[in-house]
Amino acid sequence: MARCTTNEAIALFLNRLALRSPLGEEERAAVLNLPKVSEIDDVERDFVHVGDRVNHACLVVDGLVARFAQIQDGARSFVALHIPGDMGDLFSVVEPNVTWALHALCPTRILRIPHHTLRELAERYPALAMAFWRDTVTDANILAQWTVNIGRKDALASVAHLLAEMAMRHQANGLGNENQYVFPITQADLADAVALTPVHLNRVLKRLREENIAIKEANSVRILDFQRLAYVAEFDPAYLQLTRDDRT
Amino acid sequence: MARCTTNEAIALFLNRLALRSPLGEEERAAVLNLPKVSEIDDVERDFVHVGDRVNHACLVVDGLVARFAQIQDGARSFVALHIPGDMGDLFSVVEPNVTWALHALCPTRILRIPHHTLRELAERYPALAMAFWRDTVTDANILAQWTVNIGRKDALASVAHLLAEMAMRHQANGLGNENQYVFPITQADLADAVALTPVHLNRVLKRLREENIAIKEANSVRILDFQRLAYVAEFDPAYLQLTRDDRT
DNA sequence: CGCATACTTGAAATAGTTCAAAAGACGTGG
DNA sequence: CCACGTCTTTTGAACTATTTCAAGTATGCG
Repeated sequence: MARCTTNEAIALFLNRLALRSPLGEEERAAVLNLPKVSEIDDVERDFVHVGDRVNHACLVVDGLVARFAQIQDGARSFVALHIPGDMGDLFSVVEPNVTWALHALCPTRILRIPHHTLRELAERYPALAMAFWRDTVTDANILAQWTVNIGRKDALASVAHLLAEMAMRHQANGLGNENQYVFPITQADLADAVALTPVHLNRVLKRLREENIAIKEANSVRILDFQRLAYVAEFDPAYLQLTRDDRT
Repeated sequence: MARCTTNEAIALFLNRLALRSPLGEEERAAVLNLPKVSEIDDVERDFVHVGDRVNHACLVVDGLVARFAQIQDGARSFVALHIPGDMGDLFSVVEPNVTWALHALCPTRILRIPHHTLRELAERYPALAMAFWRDTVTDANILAQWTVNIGRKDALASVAHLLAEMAMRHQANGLGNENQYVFPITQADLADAVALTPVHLNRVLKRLREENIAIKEANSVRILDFQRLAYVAEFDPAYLQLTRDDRT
């Protein structure tokens, strides 16, 4: 992804909202003119800690962010991955006490949006309040799917599902296409997203590669056969809510 | 739980909201006077199906409800359990297309609240809009914890965690105390909530029983040693957000 | 009393983990 | 631009938590 400006980043976020929520001109303009946004060009690895109390939400501009929990024996478990255009902790507007840490998985640029500006937008424009709420519901939906993958599918299906999901999400956010996307994540981190060991994840990736289904490279994923990937993953994109519903 | 009236049920829901969100007298009255609520005394087993489009949310009055996905080989995976006082699909107000089915795990009574009345409340009272949003964020938080349990903890810790969580949630909803609560779920269903096989779940329950930690009976759970239960589960109730935060 | 549903137990099989070590990639500084 | 250290990926072999299959015992209900 070419580096983008602050305004372009906010436009990405607006696109994400507008993908799922009907927004008028006024609301769009209000989002694009968000005041007091501060940019951090290369955020530290761990930039939101459990126990913190935050007063801003983070919009990923460039890079990759994980939300995760740390277990006592040192094991980690990811509960979300956020790509450019995602405001991974938008929910913190209503729940500022941090129970899940945020972690940059590669050099990552973010925008910090103060909660009070988001809250003001929500109060002034009910359509935006709904859009924000819907955005967090979508994230919860993705998490529910992760639970299913981790709990009831075998390792191959689980990994395949994540690769397919990330392909669709990149496409939806206007990044890459369904067959190739930037994904600068190590195998160790990827393992924490599907709750496998790095060793086993490596073997699964090898199998996907050898069967010409998908190739995970250092900084990207190339999907050679999306149909077969979706088949082994039992992937149905409905849960991503990629189409807007204006009937409400 | 003694059977309660429609009004008492709505009061339970209001309590749940008020536990986490600051609400004024006006907002409380507005919730208690929700119009056009319809009651279903003994809902059918599967009462919300994938692919449906719903125009009401379901408040559990009595009984137990699971949200779940069905995998191709027939396996199921629960992504939420809802007890009396929970409005399990409140999120459907912003996302009426059903991607997760609802299932009554025992004779269950629900209240159906039309989306448009909830939407009207949210537009009229921003504090309620925030409270609704926050309620769904809490559910997402619980789901995130499930993901961690299923993905990175062993079976004993996973089951212990669920029993501890349900104890706290019952207490928070004003049902039972932290050492005993009504939980009319079969072992097969419980297995789907922690992503284990019924056989293995049975062995884990046996172990918890034999070590005098907790006993799962047909319709209830008795916790003999909450401390030890919490210890083996690595249970920290922070993610349940059981204290209100009025600083926002 | 008999049938259905739920629970319990045993033994064998296996998917995924653990431990260990080698091979490759990558930047940095001499 | 080569040598070195670090981080990441890859592979092998032994191990184990959980599953699978199968059968038996309770429990409840008409």
